[in-house]
Amino acid sequence: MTHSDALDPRELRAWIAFLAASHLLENRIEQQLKHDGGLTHPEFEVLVKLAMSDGRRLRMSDLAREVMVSKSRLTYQVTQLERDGLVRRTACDSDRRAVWAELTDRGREALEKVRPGHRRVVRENLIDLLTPEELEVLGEAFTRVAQRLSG
Amino acid sequence: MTHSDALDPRELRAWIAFLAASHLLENRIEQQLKHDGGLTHPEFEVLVKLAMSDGRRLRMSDLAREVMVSKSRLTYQVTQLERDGLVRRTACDSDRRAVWAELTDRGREALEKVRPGHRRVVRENLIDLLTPEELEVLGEAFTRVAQRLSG
DNA sequence: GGCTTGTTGTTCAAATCTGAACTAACGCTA
DNA sequence: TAGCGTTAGTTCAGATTTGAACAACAAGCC
Repeated sequence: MTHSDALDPRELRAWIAFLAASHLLENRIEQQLKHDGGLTHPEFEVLVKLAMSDGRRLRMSDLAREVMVSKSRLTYQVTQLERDGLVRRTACDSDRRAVWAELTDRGREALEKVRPGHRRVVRENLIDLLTPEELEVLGEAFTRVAQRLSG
Repeated sequence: MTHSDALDPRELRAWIAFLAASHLLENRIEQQLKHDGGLTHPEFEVLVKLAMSDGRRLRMSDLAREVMVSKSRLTYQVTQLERDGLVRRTACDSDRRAVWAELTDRGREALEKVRPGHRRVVRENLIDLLTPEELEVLGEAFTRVAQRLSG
């Protein structure tokens, strides 16, 4: 190894700040989504991914990968969303094991309803606190981190 | 407002990357802690905060604030840690409502056992992927974010 | 003292999450 | 087409989390 394990003060500061900011941001986001639309963050992420997808639908396993959630957790979340009429399950013709999760019109409406507030939270508590340079650095660095943890 | 709500491509990229990296890093950390010492991440954070504190103990409400967790959640976590002998609850003389959560020797051992692996995970998947400059930016930026969300 | 307001920590039921089965179907190979 | 290893999604039991309600105490005020 090229470094000793222990983190020096700079590294520690960055790590602590990252942890704290993540926690706080997550809490704030949960609060807004619940308040504005009765959604949890994972539910919101499911709706977003579906809205972005071709035909507003994804197969369960692809959706699980997209939102980085276990299969069983996704099953539960989609069941909840289906109960509320925001998502619909559909059979997949080409693979009879597979299931489409499809965004309904009500799901789209629910998403649009919370989105402005969500964007505002992200903007006011992260984006607008960063200079363009910092934003660039952050985007690059975390892309690298995500890549490493995916490979 | 100074900006329209929608995120431009740079902003979106940074946000998406941050979300993905957070998720993946969190999963990785959970995995290591569970594997090396049967701890969850919140449990680990509780132990760390206690270990850092004067007399290796904190009152429940202070501990909850430190780890940014709800009171009831902390009650549960500390109960689990106490069952495993890693933490001990003690009465507080100066305030009979209050409860000290105190790290036991076994708790310290458990912490030291998982810490090297934990540090390695943080290092290999975050710290060592960043240049010193990036690290500095990250520390500053997230300190700002945390400050804003705390105030 | 007696009153009021705020704090501390726990409890409880309901909601959510985890991970290990499990069923069904796929795709390949012989 | 029968067999075999893999994949998709669900189910289930147990663990954890949430949030509101509660009991006990503190702190100040009259």
